[in-house]
Amino acid sequence: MTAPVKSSPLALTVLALLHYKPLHPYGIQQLIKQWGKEQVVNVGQRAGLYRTIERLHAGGLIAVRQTERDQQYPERTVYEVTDEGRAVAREWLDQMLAVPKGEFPVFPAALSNVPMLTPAEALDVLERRAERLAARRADLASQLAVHTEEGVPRVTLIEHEYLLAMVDAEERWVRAVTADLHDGRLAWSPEMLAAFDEQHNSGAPSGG
Amino acid sequence: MTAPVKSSPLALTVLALLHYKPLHPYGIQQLIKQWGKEQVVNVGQRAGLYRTIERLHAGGLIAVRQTERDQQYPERTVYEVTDEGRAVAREWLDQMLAVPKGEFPVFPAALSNVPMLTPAEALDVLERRAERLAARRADLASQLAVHTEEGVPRVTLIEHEYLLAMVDAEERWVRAVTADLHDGRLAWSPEMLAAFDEQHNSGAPSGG
DNA sequence: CTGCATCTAGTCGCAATGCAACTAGTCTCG
DNA sequence: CGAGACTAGTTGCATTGCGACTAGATGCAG
Repeated sequence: MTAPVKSSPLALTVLALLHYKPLHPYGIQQLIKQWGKEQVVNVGQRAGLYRTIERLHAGGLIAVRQTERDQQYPERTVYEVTDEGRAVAREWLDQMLAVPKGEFPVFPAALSNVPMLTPAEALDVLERRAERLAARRADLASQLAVHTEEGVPRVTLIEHEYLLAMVDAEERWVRAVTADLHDGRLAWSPEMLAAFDEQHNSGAPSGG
Repeated sequence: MTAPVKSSPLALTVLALLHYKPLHPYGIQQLIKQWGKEQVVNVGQRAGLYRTIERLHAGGLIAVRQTERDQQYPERTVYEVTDEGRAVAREWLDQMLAVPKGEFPVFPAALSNVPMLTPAEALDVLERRAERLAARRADLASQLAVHTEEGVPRVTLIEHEYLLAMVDAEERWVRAVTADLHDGRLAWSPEMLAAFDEQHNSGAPSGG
C-alpha cells in the first residue's frame, strides 16, 4: 500500500469538484475561480494544482478517464474520482471541520513583538491594518450581498460568511487596541519592561 | 549583495530575542517556550529553528559572537544581532503588523465543501469543533488570567489577547451556524443544489 | 555496576508548498 | 505580418513541516 495521501485545502477541493463530474486540470481551476473559491484554496499559481493532481493520482484517489484532444489545445487529461477518493474526501472533510488545526499565521507572531515599538508607533501600524481589514470586510460583504441577491443557496456561501465573521472580529479587536493605545489604557516603556524583566531574572521578549 | 532574507514568524522572533541579548540556538528555544510564544511561532521541531538561524546568519542579520564550551554540552555558538538585523526586524515588524497577509487556513476551505454533507452530518462535526474551540478558549483565558495576576505587563500578552479574541469569535460563529442547522434556518438537499446548478449550467462545488 | 530508558542538543532527509520564470501554441489588433 | 497578450502546462528553487537519527549525559532498576 502506498503512503496515505496528505490532505490539503486544494486536494480536498479537487476531489470535491471531481466528485461532481470528471474534469481536466484547467477546468478545475476555472471552476474554482468561477465559484469564488480562490479566496480559500490558493490556486493562484497553477504549479500547486498540477502537483496536487499528480499526488492524488499516484495515491489512487483519482484516475484518468480519458485524454481528449481538441486541436488548438494541448492534450487534456480528464480525471475522475475513484471510490477510494470519495471515501478519503469524506474523512478529510470530517477531520478538517471537526478539529481546529494549530496553524501559525504571521499576525499574532508579529504582535508578540509589539513591545519593540513605542506605543505611538504601534498605534500607527495598527491603524493602517484596521483600514485594510475594513476594505477587505467591505469587499467580502458586497460579494455576499451580490450572490445572495442572485439566489445562490446560503450553504454554498458559508465559507464567505466565515471569512467575513473573522475579518470583522479581527478589525474590531484591532480597533479596540488602537483605542486603548490612543488614550493610554495600553502603554509601556523600555524602563517598565526592563524592570519587569529583572524581577524575573531571565531574558525577555521585549525589545531592549 | 546577497538576496534579501525572507521574513517569517520565527525569523522575526529570533531577531527580537537576540536584540535583547546574545544567545545560542537552544537558549532561544528555551526563551520562546518560557514566554509562551510556542503558541505563535512553531518552534516545536528544532530543525526549523536551526535553519532559520543559518539563514539569518547567511544574510548578515546576525553574527557569531563567541563559541562557548561547557564540558558536558556540545559546542554552543552564541549569536548576536547586527545593525542590519535590527533595521530589518523593524521593517518586517511594520509590514507584518500593518498588512494582513492572505493566508489559506484549512477550515474555510473545508467549509466550502460542506454541501457534500447532509445538514445533520454538518451539525455533528461542527458541534465537535465548537467543543474543541471552547476548550482552547478556556485554556487561553486561564493563561491570560494567571499572567495578569502575576503582574505581567499587558503589552507582552497582547498576542494572547488576540488569539483569545479570534478563538472566541470563531466559536461564536460556529455555534450560530449549528443553531441555524439545528432548527432549519440553514438547510439544503442534493436536489436543491442540483436545481441551482442547472440554472447556472456549469459544474458546481456541491457534492453530487 | 551494567544495561536501558530518557533528556539535551543538534542534524538529516523528504515531501509539500509558495512563488516566479519559462515554454509553446493561439488569438488579437494594428 | 508582427508585437503583445492570453492559455495551458512545466520547471526550478527556497522554504516549511515533520519525523527520524546521532551522540553524549543522566538516571534508575535489576
